[in-house]
Amino acid sequence: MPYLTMNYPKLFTNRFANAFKARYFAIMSTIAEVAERAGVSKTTVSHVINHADRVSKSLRERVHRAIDELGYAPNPQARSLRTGRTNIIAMLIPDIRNPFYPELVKTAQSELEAIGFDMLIFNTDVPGGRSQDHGREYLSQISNKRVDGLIVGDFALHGMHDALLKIDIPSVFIGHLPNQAVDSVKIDDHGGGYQMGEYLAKKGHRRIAHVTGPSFFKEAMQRAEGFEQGLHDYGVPLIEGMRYEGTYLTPSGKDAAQWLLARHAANLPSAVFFGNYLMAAGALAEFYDRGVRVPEDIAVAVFGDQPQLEYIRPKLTRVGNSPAVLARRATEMLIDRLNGTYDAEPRTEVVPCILHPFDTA
Amino acid sequence: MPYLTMNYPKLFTNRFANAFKARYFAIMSTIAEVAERAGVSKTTVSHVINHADRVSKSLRERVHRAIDELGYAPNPQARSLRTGRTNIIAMLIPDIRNPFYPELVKTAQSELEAIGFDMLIFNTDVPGGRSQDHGREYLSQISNKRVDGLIVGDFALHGMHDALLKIDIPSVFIGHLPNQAVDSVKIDDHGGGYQMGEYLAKKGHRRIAHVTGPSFFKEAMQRAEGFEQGLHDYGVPLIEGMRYEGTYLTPSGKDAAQWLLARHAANLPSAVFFGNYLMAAGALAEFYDRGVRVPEDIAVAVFGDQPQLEYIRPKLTRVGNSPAVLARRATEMLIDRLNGTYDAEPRTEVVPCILHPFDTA
DNA sequence: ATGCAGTGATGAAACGTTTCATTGTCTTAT
DNA sequence: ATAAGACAATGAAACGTTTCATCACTGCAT
Repeated sequence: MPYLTMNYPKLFTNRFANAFKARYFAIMSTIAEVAERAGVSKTTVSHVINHADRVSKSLRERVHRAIDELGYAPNPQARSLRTGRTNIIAMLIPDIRNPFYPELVKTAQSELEAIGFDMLIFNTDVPGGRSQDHGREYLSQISNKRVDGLIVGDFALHGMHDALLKIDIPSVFIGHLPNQAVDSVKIDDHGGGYQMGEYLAKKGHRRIAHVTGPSFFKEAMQRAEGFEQGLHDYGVPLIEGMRYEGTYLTPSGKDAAQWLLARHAANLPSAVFFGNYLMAAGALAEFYDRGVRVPEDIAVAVFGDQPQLEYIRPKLTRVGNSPAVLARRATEMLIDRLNGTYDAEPRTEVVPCILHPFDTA
Repeated sequence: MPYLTMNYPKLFTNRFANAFKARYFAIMSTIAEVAERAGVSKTTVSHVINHADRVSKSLRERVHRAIDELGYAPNPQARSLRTGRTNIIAMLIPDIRNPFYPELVKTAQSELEAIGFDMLIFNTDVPGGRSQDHGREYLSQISNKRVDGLIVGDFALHGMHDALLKIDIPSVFIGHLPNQAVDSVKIDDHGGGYQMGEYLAKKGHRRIAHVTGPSFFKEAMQRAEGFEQGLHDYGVPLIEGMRYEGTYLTPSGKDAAQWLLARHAANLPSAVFFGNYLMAAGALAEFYDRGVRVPEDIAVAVFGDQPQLEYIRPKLTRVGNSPAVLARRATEMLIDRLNGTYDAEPRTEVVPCILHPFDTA
């Protein structure tokens, strides 16, 4: 378990306790020095910084001059200790290498940075497979870090949503949150699936395979149900043995393609719908390697939309919405909590999906 | 300039100064409560946590029991205020959405997390184009945030390397750092380019185009020079008008492809080498859209290697090394600085490149 | 003249730690 | 028997802020 100091809650040891402080000491001026230079009290300096209106114009200018001359900047730790606020937001995601997240992170970070928050990012995925427990573990540790707020990216908790019930800081969950423990924004999984079902049906496809996310993710099932509903409503009968449950990760897309080619070798479906991009990518690679042409031999559609798909060829027919949209709304909701603009029951918002027909279906 | 509160160094205003603290107050126990419960002094509790050997076994156990019962965890801000250490490392990168960086970030983060450091990530790229200044700006702000160390990802400073000269905390630069201001790890740009030149020459290519990064990046030029040297050493003459200077970003790869198809419409080069993956991706999309087949019509090779390339088809012939390797070495060097294992002159390390021939060349 | 409200400035306390210097006790060497 | 260490435990100071309560002063209405 190299990814997390598992016994941290008990041990808190400073590994480098005395090693380095002697060497690097940034000489920073304090509020006291500023006060002395400006010939005022520390209180006045503090007021200039935090409540400018409480101090007269002349003193304010003197203080500002002293601040500039000394290159003073407040010590954030001292400030945090006193105020109880850190100006740090934590973000929990499963793995930044999953192409869904960079966009999500970047957007949230830009928004938060603009109003003075820094961002701590935690990747909950660990190689060993004990990721579920890790989500919990992280969450409990995050309280100890005293951040001001928390954004939990989808799947970071690996389905352990109850862990959010114990959270005591403003939090927003991005994704489907069954227990409504905190505010959340989700994409319209059912609606997106439905749109794609309708689209493929109208395109004339009749034998359609379907690679879903893990069945213990409610949203994966909503995508699937929406999709099948869409097919059904537009006259496509459901056929047994056309559904494959994947993991949402790339290798499982490859597996799905192999399954498809083995199971339906004699009579390949005319189209296949993937629950997310990573699985589609894995499958496309496998199709390519096996000489299966897309869309000539099989049409491919995918749930999800990310800017990097713009340069993937053939262009994937897809339904979804940008992670940026989710992130933007999530930070808004978080800010509402932080400044008290909203303080009622946790709310859930749903972002609509947009269907983009491109080359592959 | 929504990405950064430009006047922060002067104003430090707490926007939500009084709004939210009343609402959310995590009730956390303090060291004093633990001390009282265990019937010892605060000092003893502190020693149990930080210098376990200084306290007797019996008391140590009493204290641990009290800690468990109260669910105590030390307040990191108070601790930082006293010790001057924050246990936070900052990482500066241009844009997490560039596929080079997620791997870099994740690796560094895992390594640092294992020894108790959190990570603050800053993206220096801003849409408006004033990114150079932003790199500087960020750097100066980072000192004010009192982090313990800093990892600067390549291009985060957009070439303004002199800004590192003023940094007074342990830092490692990932990439080519001409001024040796701090420790650095770089990839063997010249050697990698050379290998690819040699490879393409041996493959029999004679008319070879070449899309480089911006000429003001020393490393982009090293790749180019290495490449041309490799070609030359293996008997390929340099031809005028075969070199295109790109930006390292995707759209410029597209531009390069258009340039190639226009400039050499009559007689397309048999191969083209791209200075990084993003440009290759842009070009491949353009080739696809224009019906140019790879590698039949033109072979494509690229500098760089990232895990996500594993699932890209056709598989790109490439030379480079994983960002994880760079990140791992960078964190090691940083840790050496932090605990004083190394405290001599800044050192520069070079990571070798590995050439992988795949489908495209 | 007296009281009262408002404005501007300040001293002191508090946030929760770590660490320095001190004290007391127990061993061991003289 | 006593001095000298080693060992355990502690009180108090310090880190750099913000904020509470206080105070002095001015102007205005009584």
